[in-house]
Amino acid sequence: MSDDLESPVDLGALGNFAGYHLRRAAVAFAANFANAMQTTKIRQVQFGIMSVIAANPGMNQGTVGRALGIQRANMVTLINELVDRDLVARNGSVGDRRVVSLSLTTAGEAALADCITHIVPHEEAMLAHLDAHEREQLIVLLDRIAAVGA
Amino acid sequence: MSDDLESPVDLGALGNFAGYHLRRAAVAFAANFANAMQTTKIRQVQFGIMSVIAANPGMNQGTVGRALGIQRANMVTLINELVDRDLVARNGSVGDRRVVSLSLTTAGEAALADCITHIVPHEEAMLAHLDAHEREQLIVLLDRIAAVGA
DNA sequence: TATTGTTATACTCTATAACTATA
DNA sequence: TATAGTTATAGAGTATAACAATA
Repeated sequence: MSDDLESPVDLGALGNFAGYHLRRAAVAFAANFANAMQTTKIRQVQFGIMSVIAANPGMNQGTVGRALGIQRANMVTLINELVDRDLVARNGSVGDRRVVSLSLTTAGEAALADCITHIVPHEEAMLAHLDAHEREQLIVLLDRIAAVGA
Repeated sequence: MSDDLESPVDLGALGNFAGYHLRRAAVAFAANFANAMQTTKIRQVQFGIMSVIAANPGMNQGTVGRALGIQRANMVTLINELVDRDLVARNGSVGDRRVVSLSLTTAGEAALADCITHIVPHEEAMLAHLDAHEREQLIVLLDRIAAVGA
C-alpha cells in the first residue's frame, strides 16, 4: 500500500527549466480533458477540428489542419473518423477541384455543443486556483511562447 | 508557393479555452527542445531521468519514474537505452534485492552537462518575450495547474 | 512545377495486463 | 499478499516519402 505520500523528489537541473513545468501542466490538463470527454468519444484534436470547421464552414481540409498544426497526411484519418461517424461532411469544392471543403453535419453541431458542456467544467477545475486576472495573464504568456515557433 | 502569410483563422470555441493555448505553447516548446538537443541524441524524457538521477544518486528505478510521471513498464526501455549507451548504470540494491538503484556513469554526467549547455539557450529563446517577473509568474501558475492532477 | 488530398509507413509516447522474483 | 522490475502489446500522436489528380 503506497500512500501517495512519498516525499517530494529533488529534480535537479530539470526543476529550473520552464519547459518542464509547462510540460507537466500540459500533461495534467490533457489527462483531465480526456477524462472529461470520455462519454463524448471525441478526442482533443478532433474537438479542435470541429471547432474550427464550425467557425469557418466550408473551409478546406488543408487550411483547417494548418490552423491547428496538423499535417495534411494526418488530417485524412482524423477527418475520415469524423465523416464515418456522420459528424463532418466532405463537400467537394466549386472552383478548385483538388480541394475538399468541410462542414459540420447537424449531428456534428450537436456533438460540438455537447463537447463544450463537458469542457467548461473541466477548464474550471483545472484553473480553480487561478483568479480571473491570472487566467488572462497565463494565456498572454503562453501565446507569446507559442508565437516563437513561427 | 505558400508565404506562411495565411490570414489568422478563427478557431471558434477552441480559442477561448486555456487548455488550447497551453497545448500550443507546450508543443512549440517541445519542438524547439528536440531541435536544440538533436546533436546530443538525448530526448526530453531521458534528460529528465538523468537529471533526477544526478540529484539523487542511487535512487530506485521506480521512484525516479514516479517523480516524473513515467510508468514502471515504460521506465524499463528508457533506462535500457541509457544503459546501452553507457550513460546510466543499474546497481543492484543492498537491502531489498527486488529494487534496482540507478546512477550516472562518468560519461552520463558529461552528457548531462552537455545537455544543459544546449537547453539554456533554448529556454532563453522560448522565453525571450517574457521578463524576469513574468517567467516566475508563469511557473507559479503552471505549477498550480499541474497540482490539480494530484 | 506546385498544390490538395491520399496512402503507406515508422517512431515516439503512453497505457494495460500478466509474468518473475523477491518481500 | 504486495511490491520492483520486466515483457509484450496496443493505441494515440506525429513525421516523411511518394503517388494521383488538378492547377
